Amino acid sequence: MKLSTKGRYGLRAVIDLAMHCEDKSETASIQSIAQRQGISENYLEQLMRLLKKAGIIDSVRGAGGGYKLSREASKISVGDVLRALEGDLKPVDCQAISESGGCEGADGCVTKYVWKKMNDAIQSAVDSIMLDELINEGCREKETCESGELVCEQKAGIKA
Amino acid sequence: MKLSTKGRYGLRAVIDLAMHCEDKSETASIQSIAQRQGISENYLEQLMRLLKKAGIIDSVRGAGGGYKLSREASKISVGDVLRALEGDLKPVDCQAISESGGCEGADGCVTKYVWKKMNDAIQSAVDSIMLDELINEGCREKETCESGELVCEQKAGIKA
DNA sequence: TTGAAATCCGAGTAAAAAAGTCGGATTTTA
DNA sequence: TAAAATCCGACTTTTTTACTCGGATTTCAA
Repeated sequence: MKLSTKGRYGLRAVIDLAMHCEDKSETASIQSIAQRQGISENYLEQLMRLLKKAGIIDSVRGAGGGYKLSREASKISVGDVLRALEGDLKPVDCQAISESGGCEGADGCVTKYVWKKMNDAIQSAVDSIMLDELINEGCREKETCESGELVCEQKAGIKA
Repeated sequence: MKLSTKGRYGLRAVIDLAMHCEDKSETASIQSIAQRQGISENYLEQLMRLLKKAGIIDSVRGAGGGYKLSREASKISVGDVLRALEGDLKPVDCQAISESGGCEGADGCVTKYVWKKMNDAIQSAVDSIMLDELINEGCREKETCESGELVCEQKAGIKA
């Protein structure tokens, strides 16, 4: 029941992107994001592919190109990002979670009530957080957290 | 972000146990549980070890022995069982989830708000369900679900 | 007292998934 | 035309999962 590095790295990458491309015409390259976030470029490229396929980011090819969010940070939820990277965030593969009728095997029946409740809790948690909230949250913690500070300075640098 | 078979099989095993040892002096053997639930005996034994170590079940050694719940089904939460089998159910290993101070690395800071919210949602979901609720829930679904029916017949058989 | 039925225990193994790598094709700018 | 970037599929390594196994110990019952 752990998120993989796809979800963790990918979410950071998207937030990084949001912070560095606020004016919408700018893009950020894989290289720059990977450097700032300390992630392998080759691996990050895979993640960006997934995010693009899911319609969360857009790309600009060629020299000087890169990526940017496909829409405003306030319109992208953490759930959108994590599901693009991790697949559905369901704790078990169980039809009963989504459908109401389908039930097969001993597993589905006695325990499906659990899986459904867990799933609902997870989905509503991640869907309730928008990227812009995270960015603001990060900045409010400046004084207690060095790396938060770092991120905020970066953001301020772009904004100024 | 999927539960492993440990959590899935183990929860079923515990529910099975609850249904077959209602009078508290009875025990159920690994063999019988494994057969009813369609799980490998050898593997189930591993899971029972974990559940015992966590104080959820008690064992009686020797011929005629087996396992039983260490306390009433209404006093054991799904969270107790799943954590015994899967480890903490935290979506990421992040100190910020439990502690308030500790923060290191870029990951913890911007995204810890997400991990904390996810974690809280998961824990409260699994901690809010007690085993006896599941058993009752399973029985109420008799008409729509064959395997639910099976379970309930088994339970009725023991009770009668 | 002996044998069968059960839990206990540590170690080993095979398969699957995660994490990361690589080589090269294509596109675009300068 | 060279450099900088995305794009793409396939490959490899590492880690985790999902078992399996052999034997030790305990207990009951014949």
